[in-house]
Amino acid sequence: MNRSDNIPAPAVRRLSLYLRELEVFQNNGFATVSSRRLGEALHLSDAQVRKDLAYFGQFGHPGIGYRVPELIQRVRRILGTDKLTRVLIVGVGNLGRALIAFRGFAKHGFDVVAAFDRDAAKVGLEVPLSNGVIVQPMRNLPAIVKTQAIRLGILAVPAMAAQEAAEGMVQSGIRGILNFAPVTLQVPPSVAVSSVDIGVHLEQLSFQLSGSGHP
Amino acid sequence: MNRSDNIPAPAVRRLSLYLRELEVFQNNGFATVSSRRLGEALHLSDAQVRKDLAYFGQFGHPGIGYRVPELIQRVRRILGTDKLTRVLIVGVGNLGRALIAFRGFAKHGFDVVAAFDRDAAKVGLEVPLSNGVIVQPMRNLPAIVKTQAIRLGILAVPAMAAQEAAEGMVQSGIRGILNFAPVTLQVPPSVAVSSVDIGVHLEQLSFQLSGSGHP
DNA sequence: CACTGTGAACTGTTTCACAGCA
DNA sequence: TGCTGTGAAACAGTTCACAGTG
Repeated sequence: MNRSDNIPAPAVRRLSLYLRELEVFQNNGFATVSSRRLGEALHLSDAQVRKDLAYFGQFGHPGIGYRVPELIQRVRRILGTDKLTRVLIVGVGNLGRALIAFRGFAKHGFDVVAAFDRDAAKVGLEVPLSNGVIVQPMRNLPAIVKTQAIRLGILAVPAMAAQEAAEGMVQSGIRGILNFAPVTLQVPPSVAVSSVDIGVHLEQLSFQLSGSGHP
Repeated sequence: MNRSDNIPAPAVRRLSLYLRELEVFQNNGFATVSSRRLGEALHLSDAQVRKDLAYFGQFGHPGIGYRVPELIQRVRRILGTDKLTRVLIVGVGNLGRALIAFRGFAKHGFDVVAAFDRDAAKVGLEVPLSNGVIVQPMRNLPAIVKTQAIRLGILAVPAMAAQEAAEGMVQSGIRGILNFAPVTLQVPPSVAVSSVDIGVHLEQLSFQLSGSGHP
Protein backbone atom coordinates (compact mmCIF):
# COMPACT_ATOMS: atom_id res chain seq x y z
CA MET A 1 0.00 0.00 0.00
CA ASN A 2 2.51 2.66 -0.97
CA ARG A 3 0.98 3.56 -4.35
CA SER A 4 -0.51 6.97 -4.87
CA ASP A 5 -3.91 6.21 -3.35
CA ASN A 6 -4.68 6.59 0.40
CA ILE A 7 -2.06 9.34 0.67
CA PRO A 8 -3.50 12.44 2.37
CA ALA A 9 -3.71 15.40 0.03
CA PRO A 10 -1.87 17.67 2.50
CA ALA A 11 1.06 15.25 2.51
CA VAL A 12 1.29 15.42 -1.28
CA ARG A 13 1.22 19.22 -1.16
CA ARG A 14 4.06 19.28 1.34
CA LEU A 15 6.16 16.89 -0.73
CA SER A 16 6.89 19.71 -3.19
CA LEU A 17 7.94 21.93 -0.31
CA TYR A 18 10.31 19.27 1.00
CA LEU A 19 11.92 19.11 -2.43
CA ARG A 20 12.33 22.87 -2.50
CA GLU A 21 14.04 22.94 0.90
CA LEU A 22 16.18 19.90 0.10
CA GLU A 23 17.59 21.81 -2.84
CA VAL A 24 18.49 24.62 -0.48
CA PHE A 25 20.28 22.17 1.83
CA GLN A 26 22.10 20.71 -1.15
CA ASN A 27 23.24 24.13 -2.34
CA ASN A 28 24.54 24.80 1.15
CA GLY A 29 26.64 21.65 1.02
CA PHE A 30 24.68 19.38 3.36
CA ALA A 31 25.04 15.68 2.56
CA THR A 32 22.31 14.60 4.95
CA VAL A 33 19.42 16.26 6.74
CA SER A 34 17.28 15.12 9.68
CA SER A 35 13.49 15.32 9.79
CA ARG A 36 13.88 17.91 12.49
CA ARG A 37 16.02 20.26 10.41
CA LEU A 38 13.87 19.83 7.36
CA GLY A 39 10.78 20.52 9.44
CA GLU A 40 12.27 23.63 11.01
CA ALA A 41 12.92 25.13 7.59
CA LEU A 42 9.21 24.79 6.81
CA HIS A 43 7.71 25.40 10.26
CA LEU A 44 6.61 21.76 10.55
CA SER A 45 7.17 19.14 13.26
CA ASP A 46 9.76 16.40 12.79
CA ALA A 47 7.05 13.77 13.14
CA GLN A 48 5.09 15.40 10.35
CA VAL A 49 8.07 15.23 8.01
CA ARG A 50 8.78 11.58 8.77
CA LYS A 51 5.15 10.54 8.44
CA ASP A 52 4.78 12.39 5.14
CA LEU A 53 7.89 10.90 3.57
CA ALA A 54 7.00 7.43 4.84
CA TYR A 55 3.80 7.50 2.77
CA PHE A 56 5.97 7.38 -0.33
CA GLY A 57 8.60 4.87 0.73
CA GLN A 58 11.47 4.28 3.15
CA PHE A 59 14.01 6.95 2.39
CA GLY A 60 15.66 7.61 5.73
CA HIS A 61 18.68 6.13 7.48
CA PRO A 62 18.33 5.68 11.25
CA GLY A 63 21.00 7.55 13.14
CA ILE A 64 21.88 9.53 10.00
CA GLY A 65 18.79 11.20 8.61
CA TYR A 66 17.98 11.53 4.92
CA ARG A 67 20.76 11.64 2.32
CA VAL A 68 20.04 14.85 0.48
CA PRO A 69 20.90 13.97 -3.13
CA GLU A 70 19.24 10.58 -2.84
CA LEU A 71 16.03 12.01 -1.43
CA ILE A 72 15.91 14.77 -4.03
CA GLN A 73 16.14 12.21 -6.80
CA ARG A 74 13.46 10.01 -5.26
CA VAL A 75 11.03 12.87 -4.66
CA ARG A 76 11.49 14.10 -8.23
CA ARG A 77 10.69 10.64 -9.50
CA ILE A 78 7.55 10.53 -7.35
CA LEU A 79 6.39 13.93 -8.55
CA GLY A 80 7.13 12.98 -12.15
CA THR A 81 9.60 15.83 -12.61
CA ASP A 82 12.73 13.75 -13.06
CA LYS A 83 12.13 13.99 -16.82
CA LEU A 84 11.34 17.26 -18.60
CA THR A 85 7.55 17.80 -18.91
CA ARG A 86 6.18 19.79 -21.82
CA VAL A 87 3.59 22.41 -20.90
CA LEU A 88 1.48 24.76 -22.98
CA ILE A 89 -0.10 28.05 -22.03
CA VAL A 90 -3.40 29.57 -23.10
CA GLY A 91 -3.68 33.32 -22.78
CA VAL A 92 -0.75 35.59 -23.58
CA GLY A 93 -1.76 38.71 -21.68
CA ASN A 94 0.33 40.37 -18.99
CA LEU A 95 0.17 37.40 -16.67
CA GLY A 96 0.68 34.82 -19.42
CA ARG A 97 3.80 36.57 -20.67
CA ALA A 98 5.16 36.89 -17.15
CA LEU A 99 4.60 33.18 -16.55
CA ILE A 100 6.32 32.20 -19.78
CA ALA A 101 9.30 34.36 -18.87
CA PHE A 102 9.41 32.87 -15.37
CA ARG A 103 12.82 31.36 -14.79
CA GLY A 104 11.74 28.70 -12.32
CA PHE A 105 10.06 26.40 -14.83
CA ALA A 106 13.18 24.73 -16.16
CA LYS A 107 14.53 24.18 -12.65
CA HIS A 108 11.35 22.33 -11.74
CA GLY A 109 11.47 20.11 -14.81
CA PHE A 110 8.86 21.94 -16.91
CA ASP A 111 9.25 23.43 -20.38
CA VAL A 112 6.71 25.79 -21.92
CA VAL A 113 6.69 24.69 -25.55
CA ALA A 114 3.59 26.39 -26.98
CA ALA A 115 1.39 29.44 -26.40
CA PHE A 116 -2.13 30.16 -27.61
CA ASP A 117 -4.37 33.22 -27.67
CA ARG A 118 -7.81 34.03 -29.02
CA ASP A 119 -6.71 37.53 -30.04
CA ALA A 120 -5.71 37.57 -33.72
CA ALA A 121 -3.48 40.59 -33.08
CA LYS A 122 -1.23 38.50 -30.85
CA VAL A 123 -1.07 35.42 -33.07
CA GLY A 124 2.20 35.01 -34.93
CA LEU A 125 4.24 37.16 -32.54
CA GLU A 126 7.12 35.68 -30.59
CA VAL A 127 6.67 35.75 -26.83
CA PRO A 128 9.48 37.78 -25.22
CA LEU A 129 11.96 35.78 -23.10
CA SER A 130 10.43 32.50 -24.21
CA ASN A 131 13.18 30.80 -26.25
CA GLY A 132 11.27 31.41 -29.44
CA VAL A 133 7.72 30.42 -28.59
CA ILE A 134 5.29 31.84 -31.19
CA VAL A 135 1.68 32.67 -30.25
CA GLN A 136 -0.71 30.35 -32.08
CA PRO A 137 -4.46 30.57 -32.71
CA MET A 138 -6.76 28.48 -30.53
CA ARG A 139 -7.70 26.26 -33.45
CA ASN A 140 -4.17 24.79 -33.49
CA LEU A 141 -4.56 23.52 -29.93
CA PRO A 142 -5.73 19.94 -30.63
CA ALA A 143 -3.03 19.26 -33.20
CA ILE A 144 -0.20 20.58 -31.03
CA VAL A 145 -1.39 18.66 -27.96
CA LYS A 146 -1.42 15.47 -30.00
CA THR A 147 1.81 15.81 -31.96
CA GLN A 148 3.84 16.99 -28.96
CA ALA A 149 2.06 14.72 -26.45
CA ILE A 150 1.41 17.58 -24.02
CA ARG A 151 -0.53 16.71 -20.87
CA LEU A 152 -0.31 19.91 -18.81
CA GLY A 153 -1.67 23.36 -19.60
CA ILE A 154 -1.55 26.75 -17.91
CA LEU A 155 -4.70 28.84 -18.21
CA ALA A 156 -4.08 32.59 -17.99
CA VAL A 157 -7.06 34.21 -19.69
CA PRO A 158 -9.62 36.65 -18.20
CA ALA A 159 -12.37 35.13 -16.04
CA MET A 160 -14.98 35.55 -18.75
CA ALA A 161 -13.04 33.44 -21.24
CA ALA A 162 -11.79 30.80 -18.82
CA GLN A 163 -14.50 28.14 -18.96
CA GLU A 164 -14.55 28.10 -22.76
CA ALA A 165 -10.77 27.95 -22.99
CA ALA A 166 -10.66 25.14 -20.42
CA GLU A 167 -13.16 23.14 -22.48
CA GLY A 168 -10.95 23.58 -25.53
CA MET A 169 -7.97 22.31 -23.58
CA VAL A 170 -9.87 19.30 -22.25
CA GLN A 171 -11.21 18.38 -25.69
CA SER A 172 -7.69 18.61 -27.07
CA GLY A 173 -6.55 16.00 -24.59
CA ILE A 174 -4.97 18.09 -21.81
CA ARG A 175 -5.03 16.13 -18.54
CA GLY A 176 -4.09 18.81 -15.98
CA ILE A 177 -4.80 22.54 -15.84
CA LEU A 178 -3.09 25.19 -13.73
CA ASN A 179 -5.80 27.84 -13.61
CA PHE A 180 -5.08 31.50 -12.88
CA ALA A 181 -8.58 32.75 -13.70
CA PRO A 182 -10.81 33.55 -10.71
CA VAL A 183 -13.51 31.04 -11.62
CA THR A 184 -14.39 27.48 -10.67
CA LEU A 185 -13.75 25.45 -13.80
CA GLN A 186 -16.26 22.77 -14.70
CA VAL A 187 -14.25 19.91 -16.20
CA PRO A 188 -14.59 16.11 -16.19
CA PRO A 189 -13.22 14.38 -13.08
CA SER A 190 -10.47 12.79 -15.15
CA VAL A 191 -8.87 16.21 -15.58
CA ALA A 192 -6.88 17.61 -12.65
CA VAL A 193 -7.21 21.29 -11.87
CA SER A 194 -5.09 23.41 -9.55
CA SER A 195 -6.13 27.02 -9.12
CA VAL A 196 -4.28 30.15 -8.11
CA ASP A 197 -6.57 33.06 -7.30
CA ILE A 198 -4.66 36.14 -6.30
CA GLY A 199 -7.76 37.89 -5.03
CA VAL A 200 -8.53 34.99 -2.72
CA HIS A 201 -5.01 35.10 -1.29
CA LEU A 202 -5.23 38.83 -0.61
CA GLU A 203 -8.62 38.44 1.04
CA GLN A 204 -7.14 35.74 3.24
CA LEU A 205 -4.44 38.12 4.44
CA SER A 206 -6.94 40.90 4.90
CA PHE A 207 -9.05 38.64 7.12
CA GLN A 208 -6.10 37.58 9.24
CA LEU A 209 -5.15 41.20 9.77
CA SER A 210 -8.59 42.27 10.92
CA GLY A 211 -8.66 39.27 13.27
CA SER A 212 -5.85 40.45 15.53
CA GLY A 213 -5.33 44.12 14.70
CA HIS A 214 -7.48 47.03 15.77
CA PRO A 215 -11.14 46.90 14.62
CA MET B 1 -17.80 32.43 20.33
CA ASN B 2 -18.21 33.73 16.81
CA ARG B 3 -15.07 35.89 16.75
CA SER B 4 -12.24 34.98 14.42
CA ASP B 5 -10.65 32.37 16.65
CA ASN B 6 -11.70 28.68 16.60
CA ILE B 7 -12.70 29.00 12.93
CA PRO B 8 -11.07 26.26 10.85
CA ALA B 9 -8.57 27.63 8.35
CA PRO B 10 -10.22 25.77 5.44
CA ALA B 11 -13.51 27.50 6.24
CA VAL B 12 -11.83 30.88 6.02
CA ARG B 13 -10.27 29.94 2.70
CA ARG B 14 -13.62 28.92 1.30
CA LEU B 15 -15.24 32.16 2.44
CA SER B 16 -13.45 34.00 -0.37
CA LEU B 17 -14.71 31.44 -2.85
CA TYR B 18 -18.28 31.88 -1.64
CA LEU B 19 -17.94 35.60 -2.22
CA ARG B 20 -16.66 35.01 -5.74
CA GLU B 21 -19.57 32.75 -6.63
CA LEU B 22 -22.11 35.03 -4.94
CA GLU B 23 -20.99 37.78 -7.28
CA VAL B 24 -21.64 35.47 -10.21
CA PHE B 25 -25.15 34.75 -8.92
CA GLN B 26 -25.74 38.47 -8.46
CA ASN B 27 -24.60 39.24 -12.00
CA ASN B 28 -27.00 36.57 -13.23
CA GLY B 29 -29.88 38.26 -11.45
CA PHE B 30 -30.45 35.89 -8.54
CA ALA B 31 -31.92 37.57 -5.45
CA THR B 32 -31.38 34.54 -3.21
CA VAL B 33 -29.33 31.36 -3.33
CA SER B 34 -29.55 28.13 -1.36
CA SER B 35 -26.61 26.39 0.25
CA ARG B 36 -27.11 23.60 -2.25
CA ARG B 37 -26.78 25.83 -5.32
CA LEU B 38 -23.82 27.69 -3.88
CA GLY B 39 -22.16 24.39 -3.06
CA GLU B 40 -22.75 22.97 -6.52
CA ALA B 41 -20.98 25.92 -8.10
CA LEU B 42 -17.89 25.10 -6.03
CA HIS B 43 -18.15 21.29 -5.90
CA LEU B 44 -18.95 21.38 -2.18
CA SER B 45 -21.79 19.82 -0.18
CA ASP B 46 -24.69 21.93 1.02
CA ALA B 47 -23.86 21.04 4.62
CA GLN B 48 -20.34 22.31 4.12
CA VAL B 49 -21.59 25.67 2.90
CA ARG B 50 -24.04 26.10 5.77
CA LYS B 51 -21.50 25.06 8.39
CA ASP B 52 -18.86 27.40 6.98
CA LEU B 53 -21.14 30.42 6.86
CA ALA B 54 -22.50 29.67 10.32
CA TYR B 55 -19.01 30.11 11.78
CA PHE B 56 -19.28 33.77 10.90
CA GLY B 57 -22.86 34.51 11.85
CA GLN B 58 -26.46 33.74 10.98
CA PHE B 59 -26.96 34.90 7.44
CA GLY B 60 -29.55 32.52 6.07
CA HIS B 61 -33.33 32.64 5.94
CA PRO B 62 -35.08 29.26 6.46
CA GLY B 63 -37.27 28.35 3.51
CA ILE B 64 -35.60 31.06 1.40
CA GLY B 65 -31.85 30.57 1.38
CA TYR B 66 -29.33 33.39 1.53
CA ARG B 67 -30.19 36.82 0.14
CA VAL B 68 -27.39 37.45 -2.33
CA PRO B 69 -26.70 41.18 -1.92
CA GLU B 70 -26.97 40.95 1.85
CA LEU B 71 -24.56 38.03 2.09
CA ILE B 72 -22.07 39.67 -0.28
CA GLN B 73 -22.02 42.75 1.90
CA ARG B 74 -21.59 40.73 5.08
CA VAL B 75 -18.82 38.56 3.71
CA ARG B 76 -16.95 41.60 2.44
CA ARG B 77 -17.18 43.13 5.89
CA ILE B 78 -15.83 39.94 7.45
CA LEU B 79 -12.93 39.77 5.01
CA GLY B 80 -12.20 43.44 5.54
CA THR B 81 -12.67 44.27 1.87
CA ASP B 82 -15.74 46.47 2.24
CA LYS B 83 -13.38 49.45 2.33
CA LEU B 84 -10.54 49.96 -0.15
CA THR B 85 -7.25 48.51 1.16
CA ARG B 86 -3.97 50.05 0.09
CA VAL B 87 -1.30 47.56 -0.99
CA LEU B 88 2.31 47.95 -2.04
CA ILE B 89 4.44 45.73 -4.18
CA VAL B 90 8.14 44.94 -3.91
CA GLY B 91 9.80 43.70 -7.09
CA VAL B 92 8.88 45.14 -10.46
CA GLY B 93 10.08 42.35 -12.75
CA ASN B 94 7.88 40.52 -15.23
CA LEU B 95 5.64 39.07 -12.56
CA GLY B 96 5.48 42.26 -10.52
CA ARG B 97 4.41 44.30 -13.53
CA ALA B 98 1.81 41.71 -14.49
CA LEU B 99 0.39 41.77 -10.97
CA ILE B 100 0.19 45.56 -10.90
CA ALA B 101 -1.62 45.55 -14.24
CA PHE B 102 -4.02 42.87 -13.01
CA ARG B 103 -7.57 44.14 -13.29
CA GLY B 104 -9.03 42.08 -10.47
CA PHE B 105 -7.50 44.08 -7.62
CA ALA B 106 -9.96 46.94 -7.62
CA LYS B 107 -12.92 44.56 -7.84
CA HIS B 108 -11.68 42.82 -4.69
CA GLY B 109 -11.24 46.06 -2.78
CA PHE B 110 -7.47 46.41 -3.11
CA ASP B 111 -5.48 49.27 -4.58
CA VAL B 112 -1.79 49.04 -5.43
CA VAL B 113 -0.49 52.46 -4.42
CA ALA B 114 3.30 52.02 -4.43
CA ALA B 115 6.00 49.90 -6.07
CA PHE B 116 9.59 49.30 -5.01
CA ASP B 117 12.62 47.73 -6.63
CA ARG B 118 16.28 47.26 -5.69
CA ASP B 119 17.38 47.86 -9.27
CA ALA B 120 18.39 51.50 -9.75
CA ALA B 121 17.67 51.22 -13.47
CA LYS B 122 13.98 50.69 -12.74
CA VAL B 123 13.62 53.38 -10.08
CA GLY B 124 11.78 56.49 -11.27
CA LEU B 125 9.99 54.77 -14.15
CA GLU B 126 6.23 54.62 -14.25
CA VAL B 127 4.80 51.11 -14.12
CA PRO B 128 2.72 50.45 -17.26
CA LEU B 129 -1.06 50.08 -16.71
CA SER B 130 -0.73 51.13 -13.08
CA ASN B 131 -2.57 54.46 -12.89
CA GLY B 132 0.69 56.33 -12.51
CA VAL B 133 2.59 54.28 -9.92
CA ILE B 134 6.30 55.22 -9.99
CA VAL B 135 8.98 52.69 -9.01
CA GLN B 136 10.72 53.78 -5.82
CA PRO B 137 13.99 52.71 -4.22
CA MET B 138 13.85 50.29 -1.29
CA ARG B 139 15.02 52.94 1.13
CA ASN B 140 11.70 54.79 0.73
CA LEU B 141 9.77 51.78 2.01
CA PRO B 142 9.49 52.68 5.73
CA ALA B 143 8.35 56.24 5.07
CA ILE B 144 5.69 55.24 2.54
CA VAL B 145 4.33 52.47 4.76
CA LYS B 146 3.98 54.95 7.60
CA THR B 147 2.57 57.97 5.77
CA GLN B 148 0.09 55.92 3.74
CA ALA B 149 -0.72 53.48 6.56
CA ILE B 150 -0.18 50.43 4.33
CA ARG B 151 -0.55 47.03 5.98
CA LEU B 152 -0.35 44.62 3.04
CA GLY B 153 2.54 43.96 0.67
CA ILE B 154 3.04 41.79 -2.39
CA LEU B 155 6.50 40.26 -2.71
CA ALA B 156 7.51 39.49 -6.30
CA VAL B 157 11.30 39.36 -6.28
CA PRO B 158 13.59 36.43 -7.22
CA ALA B 159 14.04 33.70 -4.60
CA MET B 160 17.51 34.88 -3.68
CA ALA B 161 16.32 38.35 -2.73
CA ALA B 162 13.08 37.35 -1.04
CA GLN B 163 14.11 36.91 2.60
CA GLU B 164 15.95 40.22 2.70
CA ALA B 165 13.08 42.05 1.02
CA ALA B 166 10.59 40.48 3.43
CA GLU B 167 12.64 41.67 6.38
CA GLY B 168 12.60 45.18 4.96
CA MET B 169 8.83 45.01 4.65
CA VAL B 170 8.39 43.71 8.19
CA GLN B 171 10.66 46.36 9.66
CA SER B 172 8.73 49.03 7.80
CA GLY B 173 5.54 47.90 9.52
CA ILE B 174 3.89 45.67 6.90
CA ARG B 175 1.52 43.21 8.63
CA GLY B 176 0.73 40.76 5.80
CA ILE B 177 2.79 39.52 2.85
CA LEU B 178 1.58 37.82 -0.31
CA ASN B 179 4.72 35.96 -1.35
CA PHE B 180 5.37 34.81 -4.91
CA ALA B 181 9.00 33.78 -4.34
CA PRO B 182 9.61 30.03 -4.00
CA VAL B 183 11.06 30.23 -0.50
CA THR B 184 9.77 29.81 3.05
CA LEU B 185 9.91 33.29 4.55
CA GLN B 186 11.13 33.60 8.12
CA VAL B 187 9.11 36.39 9.68
CA PRO B 188 7.76 37.09 13.18
CA PRO B 189 4.49 35.31 14.02
CA SER B 190 2.70 38.65 14.13
CA VAL B 191 3.11 38.95 10.37
CA ALA B 192 0.76 36.93 8.16
CA VAL B 193 2.21 35.29 5.06
CA SER B 194 0.36 33.69 2.18
CA SER B 195 2.49 32.06 -0.50
CA VAL B 196 1.90 31.27 -4.14
CA ASP B 197 4.51 28.94 -5.59
CA ILE B 198 3.86 28.18 -9.23
CA GLY B 199 6.40 25.37 -9.28
CA VAL B 200 4.65 23.65 -6.40
CA HIS B 201 1.31 23.85 -8.19
CA LEU B 202 2.73 22.34 -11.36
CA GLU B 203 4.39 19.54 -9.42
CA GLN B 204 1.06 18.83 -7.77
CA LEU B 205 -0.58 18.39 -11.15
CA SER B 206 2.31 16.32 -12.42
CA PHE B 207 1.93 13.98 -9.44
CA GLN B 208 -1.81 13.59 -9.95
CA LEU B 209 -1.25 12.72 -13.60
CA SER B 210 1.32 10.05 -12.89
CA GLY B 211 -1.02 8.61 -10.25
CA SER B 212 -3.76 7.55 -12.67
CA GLY B 213 -2.20 7.70 -16.13
CA HIS B 214 0.22 5.23 -17.69
CA PRO B 215 3.55 4.80 -15.85
C1' DC C 1 -42.78 23.26 2.16
C1' DA C 2 -38.04 24.52 1.39
C1' DC C 3 -34.54 25.75 3.68
C1' DT C 4 -31.19 26.95 7.56
C1' DG C 5 -28.42 26.05 11.79
C1' DT C 6 -26.40 22.66 14.61
C1' DG C 7 -25.35 18.69 17.87
C1' DA C 8 -23.72 14.04 17.07
C1' DA C 9 -21.34 10.59 14.35
C1' DC C 10 -17.85 9.91 11.40
C1' DT C 11 -13.62 10.40 8.77
C1' DG C 12 -9.15 12.19 8.05
C1' DT C 13 -4.85 14.34 9.81
C1' DT C 14 -1.47 15.35 13.18
C1' DT C 15 1.01 14.42 17.27
C1' DC C 16 2.86 11.28 20.53
C1' DA C 17 5.88 7.91 22.11
C1' DC C 18 8.65 4.21 21.48
C1' DA C 19 10.77 -0.11 19.24
C1' DG C 20 14.52 -0.89 16.28
C1' DC C 21 18.61 0.17 13.75
C1' DA C 22 23.43 2.23 12.31
C1' DT D 1 23.70 8.00 20.84
C1' DG D 2 20.90 9.97 17.14
C1' DC D 3 17.67 9.15 14.20
C1' DT D 4 13.87 6.78 11.41
C1' DG D 5 9.32 4.42 10.79
C1' DT D 6 5.01 3.50 12.77
C1' DG D 7 1.08 1.95 15.61
C1' DA D 8 -1.97 4.27 18.95
C1' DA D 9 -3.95 8.45 20.88
C1' DA D 10 -5.51 12.97 20.26
C1' DC D 11 -7.33 16.41 17.57
C1' DA D 12 -9.67 18.72 13.64
C1' DG D 13 -12.76 18.90 9.88
C1' DT D 14 -16.65 17.00 7.34
C1' DT D 15 -20.95 14.77 6.80
C1' DC D 16 -25.28 13.34 8.65
C1' DA D 17 -29.76 13.98 10.09
C1' DC D 18 -33.19 16.49 12.02
C1' DA D 19 -35.50 20.17 14.98
C1' DG D 20 -36.97 24.64 14.02
C1' DT D 21 -38.56 28.55 11.17
C1' DG D 22 -40.60 32.03 7.75
